[in-house]
Formats: sequence, structure tokens, C-alpha cells
Amino acid sequence: MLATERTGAVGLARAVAGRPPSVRWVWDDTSRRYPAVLEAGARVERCVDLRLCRAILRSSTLTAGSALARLPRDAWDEPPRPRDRALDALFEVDDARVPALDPIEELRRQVAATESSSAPDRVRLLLAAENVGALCAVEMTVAGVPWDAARHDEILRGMLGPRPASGRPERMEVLLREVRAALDLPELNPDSPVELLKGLQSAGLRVSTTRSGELRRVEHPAIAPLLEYKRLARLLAANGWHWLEEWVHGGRFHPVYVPGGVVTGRWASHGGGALQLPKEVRGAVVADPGWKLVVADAAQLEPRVLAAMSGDDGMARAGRAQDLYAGMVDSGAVETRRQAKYGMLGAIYGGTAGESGRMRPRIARAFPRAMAFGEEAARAGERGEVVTTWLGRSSPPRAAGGYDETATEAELRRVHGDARSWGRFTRNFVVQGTAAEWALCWMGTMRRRLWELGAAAVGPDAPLTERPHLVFFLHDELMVHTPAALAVDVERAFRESAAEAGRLLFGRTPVEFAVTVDVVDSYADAT
DNA sequence: ACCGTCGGCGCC
DNA sequence: AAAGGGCGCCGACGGT
Repeated sequence: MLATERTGAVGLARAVAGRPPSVRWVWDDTSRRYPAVLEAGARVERCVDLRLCRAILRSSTLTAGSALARLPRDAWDEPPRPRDRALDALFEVDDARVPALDPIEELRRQVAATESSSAPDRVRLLLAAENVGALCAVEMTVAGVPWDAARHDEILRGMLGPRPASGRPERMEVLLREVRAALDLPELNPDSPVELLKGLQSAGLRVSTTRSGELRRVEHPAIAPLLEYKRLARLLAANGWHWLEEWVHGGRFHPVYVPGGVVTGRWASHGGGALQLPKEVRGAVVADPGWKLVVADAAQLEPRVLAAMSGDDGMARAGRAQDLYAGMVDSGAVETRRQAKYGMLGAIYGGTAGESGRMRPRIARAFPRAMAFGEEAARAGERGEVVTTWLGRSSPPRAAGGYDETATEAELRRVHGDARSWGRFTRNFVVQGTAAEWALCWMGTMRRRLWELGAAAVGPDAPLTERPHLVFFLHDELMVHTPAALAVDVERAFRESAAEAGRLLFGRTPVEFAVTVDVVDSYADAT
């Protein structure tokens, strides 16, 4: 079914409710269409998000020969208009007044591009994963992460002292007095990096920045209280009482996810820094009474993905262990888990310094195909070529109009950086991007299994938030909020879905995709 | 008052 | 301790 430009939110919700669940809905933008459907109590099982699929098909090397790839840029290539409900309501923004796009024409183009692809099965899977991910993103935003505001307040008071009416919290004031005394600068404002750097230098400290990493290497009585001050200042600014009031309502944190928001295919997020929740505040994520949080983490996902892509059987064998790095030690390639971990950084990120650089020759000897795969992606990038993930998401071209006035700072840095730096980007792109594809397949499989579990155990007509449901996603980690009695079923679903994701991407592969699963009351108790 | 950039740092 | 890819967000700051 087609959600046309003129289908209003209410009409769409009614139409979805009136059709069988197996219908695949085709629309321009899941983040615009789906919230109203969910709020009306309906659910979409499958969809096509034309904008997300266009972005993939437009630049994939697997569909480079298609008519779609040669089409001049048009409105389907534009980023979504920012959603501003207040303004929409004020001006009665009506989608009928948005410049007309023909979804049927676009769908035909996309199907043609997919079917004429050099690897249609992979592209079909990639689009299916991206589409189900878009549904999950909206469902997780609407459901929200269960958040105990009182517990969050306790954490803040424990670290900072009581919330001040104005000015700095007590604990920060004490530390600041120590810093000022140690530097003999009674007026120092440590929140200004420029002033702080000058102050440190005037006191004889040989530092060139105020980064904590650099400060830690200096011996001076001001350093310890300053580092602690910076840690608390960061917590207060990023996840303090102000954050709590702005982002947590009705016992739920509702971050907005942006599928495909990162060039590699990872998700980005808007609002509240959902993908950067510091460990300190995770204790405030607490299951409802009678419910549990099931937290699952794909163990060493990127090395396993690299092993599967490159066909490195030795690394696949090392991954038989629940802990791949421990498996690398057992194989005799390296002596310690730390050496294994940092050695892998060389293959995945291109590190050359420190332990990563020292371990590199040994990793290359023990796991030659994995290392060669990363090297080839890096060389391709250095030559200015585009690289492509396992399922078909391609990297942006290095220059050649690859950016415009909307380019982000990060894009500009990449474009203007040297060839080696671009090579590190493409080396990482294929692994990070394929890991993101695995994660979407894992998530999509979980979504279906959770829905079936809920239908059987809670009731076929139970609303989403009364069933076990996804509430949080962090690149290689998923969280489910579930009635306690079903936690063990959720755990099994997590493990089986991980295996299923591996089969979907790689078919028969010796690589095992291990996940760690914890059933907890609080996120802080997950490993 | 507002806007863009920067330094710094949280997460994977 | 950090090394190396990807992000978002904060306050400070300098400009209008």
C-alpha cells in the first residue's frame, strides 16, 4: 500500500488499522509518517522508506549502472525537513502543499535499480534491514527508555552535592578552591579553556592544551583536583538536573534516532545525547516494577565482521571463544588479551603508533586474510576509489563535488586531509558499515520475535508497550523492556537472532556472532 | 540576542 | 596511558 502525499496522519493510521498486518507500506519517510500511526495504536509490520532507500541506491557501487544512479539529484535526495510540530500546527502545514513527489515512479526506479544490481540479494537485504530499522527507531522513540528521575537525582547529589539554586554545586566549589590555591590564581575560571591554559602555563606547567589526557602526564598539586573538577563539570553540563528536566518525562527518556545518519550506515541521534549516555547515569535506567531490562551486547562485533568478510578462518576459529580476544591469545598469536585488542585496532582503524603498531606484524602473520582485507580497503581509499560494505553501502567520493555548503566539519576534514587519513577512513568504513548492517539484521529479527512472543504470552491485541519491546539501541547493543516472566525467552531470542543475522549476511560462515546478555533491574548492572 | 566555531569529552 | 575510525553536545568565545 502506498501512503500518498495527501494521506493525512489520521487517515493513514485508520488505513493501516484496516489492512492486514502483512501489507508492506510504501512512504516517503518513516520518521514523518509512522509516529502518528503508532500513537493511534496501530503497527506497521513492513515498510519501504523511499528516502532512506534512495540514499543507498543512489551511491552504491552495486547499482552504479542503474537509471536511478544516473538521475540528476532531485527532491528524493534531500535530507528530511526537520520536524517541528509546533510550527506545523501553527501554520497547518499540509503535506498536500509540499512539492509533489511521485512515490510510485520512485518505487519503480528503486525496484529496477535493485533487480539490475550486480548483487540483487545483498541489496534487497540491505534495503529490508534499513527499512525495518526505521520502524524500530520510531517505535523506540515512542516507547522510551524507562528512566527513574529520583534515582538520577540521587546519583547527581552523591557526586556533586545538593542542587544549587545558582552557581556551582558544592563539591565543585571545594575542588575549585583547591585548584586556585595550588596555582596561586584566586580568580581563575577553569571553564574557559583559554584562561585555564594560560593559568597553568603561568604556574610553570608545561602543557599545550587543557585536555585531561595531557594534564594526567604532569605532576603538580593542582592536577588531581582539576581533573576531578572537569569530570564533575562534564557530568553536570551533559547529564545534570537540567538534562533530566528537559529530556525525561513521565518516567521515560525519548531520544530521536536518525537511521542512516552516519556515513557508514550507523545511526545518529537527536536530543539528549542518547548515544553518549555516560556510565555514571546508567543507574537511572530502571525497569518498571514486575518488569526487567534485558541488555544484549554483540561481543567484539567488528573483528568478527572482519573475519567473516575476509574469510579469515583462523580469526573465525579464535571467535569460537565467547571472547574473541581470548581466543586470539589461545591461538598463540599474541600473549595477552590487551595485545589482541590493540592489535586488532591496526587492522580495523589503521593504527600505527604504540602497542597497536607493535602488534601489527604479529596480527598480520597470524591472521593474514583479515589484515590484507583492511589493507586493501585502505589502499583503495588512498587511490581515491570508493569502497563498499558487504551488503552494498558505498563510501562517499573523496572530492569531486562530494561536499557543498551543507558539508559538516567532519566531512570537510576528511576531504582536505591527506591520502593516508582518507585510507584510514575507508578501511574503517567497510568494517563499521558492515557491522551496522549486521546490527540492523539482528534488530529486525528481534523485532519480529518479540512481537510473536508478546502475541503468544501477553495477547494478540496487546499494545506495544505492554509486550516485551525494544527500548534502546547503541551500535552493537540492544535493550528490551519486558515483563519479568518473559525475560528468559527474550534472552534466547537475542542469541538466536544474532545467529540468524550472521546467516542472513554471510550465509554459511565459520564465524560465530557471540552476544552477552544480562537480565537486570538497572542498566548499571549490565556488564 | 543570536549564530557559528572551537576545545573538550561522552559513547561505540 | 594512549594509540585510531565514527558521532553529538556542552560552554566559551568572537563576530554581527
